[in-house]
Amino acid sequence: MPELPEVETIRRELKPVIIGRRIERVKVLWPKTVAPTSARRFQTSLRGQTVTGLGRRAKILLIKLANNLTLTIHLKMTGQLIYRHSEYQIVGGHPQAGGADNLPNRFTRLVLDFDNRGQLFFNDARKFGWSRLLTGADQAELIRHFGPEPLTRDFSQNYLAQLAARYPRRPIKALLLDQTLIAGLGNIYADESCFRAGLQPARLAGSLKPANTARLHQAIQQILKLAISKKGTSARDYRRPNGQQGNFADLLQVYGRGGKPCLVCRQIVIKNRLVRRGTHSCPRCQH
DNA sequence: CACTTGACCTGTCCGC
DNA sequence: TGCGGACAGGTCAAGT
Repeated sequence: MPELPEVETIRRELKPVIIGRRIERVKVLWPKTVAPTSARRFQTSLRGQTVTGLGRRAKILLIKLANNLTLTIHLKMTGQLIYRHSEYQIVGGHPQAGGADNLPNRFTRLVLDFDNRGQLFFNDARKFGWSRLLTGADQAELIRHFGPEPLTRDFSQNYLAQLAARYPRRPIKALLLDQTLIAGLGNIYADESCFRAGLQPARLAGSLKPANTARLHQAIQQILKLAISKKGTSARDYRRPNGQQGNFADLLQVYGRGGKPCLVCRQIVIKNRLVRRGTHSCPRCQH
């Protein structure tokens, strides 16, 4: 489930290999991936464009083009972006990873061919992911739609405290997952942030004291920075552009550890459902 | 307005 | 071996 650290890793690793490259050919293998634009219109709009930069907003990758359009990609749950070139090392092993098997495979929805014979494959087993070409006005709207980026100054202790005060009856996990309030957290990092902050995900935001919001703020930033430094979490399908897994899964404290002993206190980690998500927490470390 | 549910999708795993 | 069902969760539209 690519969240902020995964998309940021993809952005950083893809940037040096596709920046300055011209898109020579676009193959749309699953038209719904580029809907509502038709596959043909998508292809003709993209062909011949040169990549001038790579950005990210929340969980969306922004591929900036020379004509001031931006190609946006959302990987949702199972999306992958795999880059291949004869001089770019690929590591395989996973059936969806674009490693040992040939690409495109049965999960490939979109392929971009570059002028240096490099290829970018957008694979997505569940077809939730999408790619759209945005004009300047559309970009501005996309930027506005999301809350502050949690690793910038816009996301301050004070901002988080104000959020909690504004939504006192919502569980803190609901606030963390709301993209219009905070951009880029998903299920994994919401649970991990709550654990690091010593707070139950179900705890109502209105019950947080200033020390709690301060600790939660710090936990979110520390977890995201650490996850980026480890190139993200390959819980299932996520892969880096070279096919390798991220390394943060080894450092998860509660996510995916329901029924296992807490790594801090040995109490059994509880898994239940909260805001329709599998939610993991330690009954002893979190209050 | 605040909050919840359904829909979009399919691979994987489990019990029978 | 095959099959039904549960489960995974990001996001938006629709419902309460």
